[in-house]
Amino acid sequence: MKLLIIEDEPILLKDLGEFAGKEGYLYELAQDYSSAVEKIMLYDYDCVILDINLPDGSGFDIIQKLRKHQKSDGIIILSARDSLDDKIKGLGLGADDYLTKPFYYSELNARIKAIIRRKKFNTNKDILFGNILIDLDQHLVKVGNEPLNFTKKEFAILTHLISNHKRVVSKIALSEYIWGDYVDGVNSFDFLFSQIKNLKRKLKDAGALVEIKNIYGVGYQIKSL
Amino acid sequence: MKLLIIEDEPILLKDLGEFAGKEGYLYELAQDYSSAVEKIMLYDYDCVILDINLPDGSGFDIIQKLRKHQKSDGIIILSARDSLDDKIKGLGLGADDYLTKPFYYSELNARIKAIIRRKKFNTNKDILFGNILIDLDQHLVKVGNEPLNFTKKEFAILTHLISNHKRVVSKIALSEYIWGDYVDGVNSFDFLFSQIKNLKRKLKDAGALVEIKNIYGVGYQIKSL
DNA sequence: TAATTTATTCAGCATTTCTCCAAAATCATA
DNA sequence: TATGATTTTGGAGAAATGCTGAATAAATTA
Repeated sequence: MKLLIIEDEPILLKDLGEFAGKEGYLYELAQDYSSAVEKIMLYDYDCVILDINLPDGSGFDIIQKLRKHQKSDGIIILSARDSLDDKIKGLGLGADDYLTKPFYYSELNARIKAIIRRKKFNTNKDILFGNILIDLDQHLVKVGNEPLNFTKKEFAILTHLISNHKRVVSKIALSEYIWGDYVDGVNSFDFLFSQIKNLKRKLKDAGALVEIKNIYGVGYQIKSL
Repeated sequence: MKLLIIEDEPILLKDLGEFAGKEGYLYELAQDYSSAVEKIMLYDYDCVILDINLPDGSGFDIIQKLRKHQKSDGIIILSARDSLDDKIKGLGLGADDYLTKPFYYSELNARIKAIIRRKKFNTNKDILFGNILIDLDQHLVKVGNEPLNFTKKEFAILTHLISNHKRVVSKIALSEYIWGDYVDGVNSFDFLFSQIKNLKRKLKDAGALVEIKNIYGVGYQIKSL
C-alpha cells in the first residue's frame, strides 16, 4: 500500500506524511510539480494524493500524464477551491475522487482504501487468495479464520505479491516499492531477504495455503497451493 | 456519543451546547447552513440536531445531503412551525424524529438516546458487551452489576470502540472522533494514550471481561473475552 | 473562591519492528 | 563435482511505537 503525496504547502505535506505513516501506509512526498512528475514516471504508486494548485505547474497536468502513460495509480484530488468546475475537470481527466480542504483524515483514509481496493484488486470487497483473506480497512490478514499480525512492511510485500500473483515480481521492483528510491541497491537485497524470511515464517506457522516462490536471480512470485 | 447541533438562533444554540455538555455528549455546533454542510460531509456524528429554518439554506437540504451520501447519522428536526407538512416532509427525507419548539430538554434527550441506541448499536435496549452493560439513558456503565464511573471522554472512547468492535479503529479516527478537528495534532497521540490507559485500568480493576487490544502501528480494537 | 475532578503534557521505560551482518544452505553451470 | 553467485537463516542492536506514573493545567463543583 504505497502513496505519493503531492502538496506544496510544507506543513500540510508534513502532516499528510505523518498521517500516512501512522495509518500504516508506505509513502513518498513531493513538494512541487517537477519532482512529482519525476516520481510518477519512475515508480508505481497505489494512490496519488494531489494538490491541484502547485507553484510550478498544474495538478491537472499530472493527472493527464499519469493516464496518458497508462499508469493505473488511484488519484485523489485535494483542493482548496470548492469549485464544481475543478471537480468536474479533475474527475473528467481520470481522477478517482475529490476532497476539498479542510478535510478530516479519517475521511481521506476511507477514500484511499476504497480506491486501492478497486484499483489494485478490482474489487469492492475483501481480497481472498488461497486461504488468505485480506481486509484492507483493518490492515488485517486472516489465514483460515484466524487473524494474523503482519507488520507494515510484511503487509505491503504480501499484498503487492498477491495483487501481482500472475507474474514474477523482481527483487528490484519489490525493493523500490517498499523502500522507495532504491538507487544504489544493486549491491544488497538484505532488507528484502529479511522481510521475506519473516513473512514466509508467519504464513507457514499459520498454515497458509500459499507459497512465496523464489525465481533464482529474478525475484518472487506468490502461488496458491 | 457525538452530536452536531445546527441552529441559527445564537442563544438557543448556546443553550443546546450546554445541555449537550452537561448530559455528557461530545458535540460540535454549527450556526448556518454552509458550515453545517461542511461538517456533515467531513465527519460522522451519532446524531444531528437540526433547525429547519436557516438563514442561508434549508434544513431539508441537509437531510437530503446526509442520506444521499449514505451517512447513517441520526437526525432530529427542531422546528418552530407546528406544521404537519414539515413533519411529514422531514421524516420522508430520512429524519428520524421531529420536535417542535418549544421543547423540554428531557424530551430531546430521550429522543437522542433512543436514536443513538438504534443507529449506533442496532438495538432498542441497553448495550451489552462482554460483561459490560451500557445504560445510555443514565450515561452509566455497569461491569457485572457494579456501576462504574467514567469521564466523558473515557465513555466516548469506550462506546465508540464497542460500536465498532468488529473493526480496528485507527488512532487517527479515534482522535478525530474524540477531539474533533484534529489537524496539528497528528504528531502525537499522547492524549489518546493517556485516555486509553485510564480506561484500561478502570475496566481491569472492575473485572471487565473485555480487552482493548492495540494493533501495532494501526489502532485499537475492543474484544470480549 | 476554594476544592475536587478531569484533561493534558512530559519523561522514562517496555515492547515491537526494522536493519544489518555473518554464516549456512541452495542453485546454475562449467 | 567444484565454483561462485544467490538465497536462507538466526540473531544483535537500532529505531519506532506504545505504556506508565507524576506533574501541571483546565474545567467543574461546592
